[in-house]
Amino acid sequence: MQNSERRSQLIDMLRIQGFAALDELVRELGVSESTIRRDLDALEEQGVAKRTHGGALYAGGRPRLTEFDDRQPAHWAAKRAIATRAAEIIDDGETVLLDGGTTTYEVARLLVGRSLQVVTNSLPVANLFASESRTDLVLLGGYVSPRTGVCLGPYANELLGRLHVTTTVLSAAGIAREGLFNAHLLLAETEQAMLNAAGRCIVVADSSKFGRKSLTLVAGLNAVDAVISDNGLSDEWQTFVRETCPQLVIADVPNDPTSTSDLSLHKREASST
Amino acid sequence: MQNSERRSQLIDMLRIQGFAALDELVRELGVSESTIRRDLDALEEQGVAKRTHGGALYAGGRPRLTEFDDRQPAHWAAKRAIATRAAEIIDDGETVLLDGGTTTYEVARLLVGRSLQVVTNSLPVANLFASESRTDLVLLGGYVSPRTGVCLGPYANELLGRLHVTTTVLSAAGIAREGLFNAHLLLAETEQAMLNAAGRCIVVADSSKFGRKSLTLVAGLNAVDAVISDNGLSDEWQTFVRETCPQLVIADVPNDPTSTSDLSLHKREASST
DNA sequence: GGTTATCATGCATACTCTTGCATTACAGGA
DNA sequence: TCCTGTAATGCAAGAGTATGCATGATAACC
Repeated sequence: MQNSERRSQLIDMLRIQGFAALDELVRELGVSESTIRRDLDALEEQGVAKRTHGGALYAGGRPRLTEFDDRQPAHWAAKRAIATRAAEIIDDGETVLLDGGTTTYEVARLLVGRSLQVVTNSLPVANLFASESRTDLVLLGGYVSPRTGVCLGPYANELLGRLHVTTTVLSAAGIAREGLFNAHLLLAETEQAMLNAAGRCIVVADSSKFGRKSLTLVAGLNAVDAVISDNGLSDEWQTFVRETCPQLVIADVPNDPTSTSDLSLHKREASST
Repeated sequence: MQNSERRSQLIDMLRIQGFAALDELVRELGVSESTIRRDLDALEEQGVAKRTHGGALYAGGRPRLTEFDDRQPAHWAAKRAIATRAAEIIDDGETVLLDGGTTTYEVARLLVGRSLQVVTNSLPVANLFASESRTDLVLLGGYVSPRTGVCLGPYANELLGRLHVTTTVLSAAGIAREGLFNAHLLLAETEQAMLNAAGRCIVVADSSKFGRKSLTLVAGLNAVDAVISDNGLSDEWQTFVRETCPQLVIADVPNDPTSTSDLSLHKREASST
C-alpha cells in the first residue's frame, strides 16, 4: 500500500468518524505507529486533520454523502468488476438511465467521457457528468434524500413517465426469488418508473445482495433483461437467475487473496499478520 | 508508435481509479518500470497526472464547472458581503428557492445547516445541502447545462409552476433600467417561473452588474421585492432602484482595494455606517 | 508526586526515484 | 541493400524517501 493511498484512506476514516484513535488507525491501516504519526503530521500541515492526544480529529471540508463513505474495499472490488462489465455492454450514442447506488455510481465513473446521453436521479452521478461536455445530462427532479443523494417522489416519477431511454441500469438493496427489493418505498416507485421507461434494463448487484430481501418489492426478475453480478454468486442462484432472466453476466473479481500470491509479494512476505 | 496509445490507456486507468500504483501499471501495460515513470513524467508535465511515491494520482482532465473557477477575489468579497445580508433576511422555517449563479451560491453556503426547505435548479447549490439532514432539498429537474451546472428547460419550468415558496433568491447577469437581464434564453424562462412561484423575490447582484444588459430580459425591477448589492453602487443607481423597487439593501464590503483610489492610510473618520 | 500512556527523535533497513548508458526499432538517404 | 540518425525502451547504480523500531522526553491521570 502506498503513501498517498493510505493517507486518503486515513482521511476517509477521519471524515466518517470525526475522531480516530491512534491504535485504531494502526490496526486498520496495518502500518506502524510512527507512520501514522507522520501521516497525521502531514495531514495537519495541510489542514485536513487536527492532532490530539491519542488520535486525531477531522478538520477538513464538508461531510459527504454517508452511503459513499463506507465503501468497503472488498465489496468495492466486486462493484468495480461488475461495473466494468456493465459499461462494456453500453454502446456509444445510447441514452442511459442510471439509478442511484454505489454500484451504479461505479458504472457512471466508467462512462465518463463517453459519447452518451445520461439520465439520472442521483446527485453524485450527476456531478460526474455535470462538467463533461461530451455527455448530455438530464437530471430528474424532486425531493432529494439526504442519505443517498437521489431524487425521489412524484415529480421524478412523472418526468420519467414521459421519457424513453435505450438502457436503464438499476441497483437493488436485495434480490430474492420474488425479484428486486429496495429499502425505500418512494425509491421503489421511482425504480419501477425507470424500468418502464427503458428499452432494456440491466440490474447490477454484487453477490452479497442475493438472498436478501428489503422493505419493498420493486419488480420480478423476469422484468429485467440482464443481471450482472460477481463470481461469488452461488451456483443455485446462478441457475435460478438464468431460468428467470434472459441474461446473466458473471464478472470476474481479480482481487482474490488466494490467487495473487505469485506476482510480487517480495515486499510483503515478512509482514506481520 | 504505441507510445501515445499506451499513455492514453494509462490516463484511462488513472481517471477511473483515481490512483494507480507503479507496479500495477507495469503489470497492466506490460512495459518496464522506467517507461511508466517516463510516461508519468510526461503526463505530469501536461497536467493530467500527479506523481506520488509508488504511483500516481489523477489530477487533470477534471474540467469543473468553469463559472465557479474564475472567482475573482475582489468580486468574491462583494459577493460574500451581499450573501451575508441576504442570509440575514431569510428566516428559519422558510422555503427558499435558490437560483444558479455565484452570488446565490454564496448565499447557499451561508444557509447550510439552517432549518430550511431549499428548492434549487443549481447542481453546485444542491451539493451543499445534499448531505445536510437539517435542510430539506428539492431539486428541479431537466437538462443540465455543462458550463453552469443548472437545470434548464420545460421540465424545470413545469415543476416550478406547481410549487410555491416563501422566498426566491435570484441572480442576474446584468441589471439595466429595463430590469434584470440574463445570458441564457432558457434560463430566463426558468427564472420567470421562479419569480412567479415566490411570495417574495430577492435579487442579489454586485455593483458591477448594474448598467449592463445581457441577452434577454427576465423581468422588470418592479417585479422584485428587494435588491441587495454592495457599496460600490453609484448614487444614481441607488436612487433609481429605490424608486422602482420596495427595498434596496447595500452590503458593506470590508476591504475593496480595487475600486478605491489607493491604499494610502489617510486616517478617515471612523464613520459608522 | 508517581505512574502510565503518548509523543518526538535518531538510526537502520527496505523500497522508490533519478540518472546515465546500452539495446532495439524504425525511417530516410546513399 | 546497407548505413545512420532519432526515438523509445530496458537495465543498473547511486541518491532519495518512507518505514519501523528503540530510546528519551513530554503530557495526562490518579
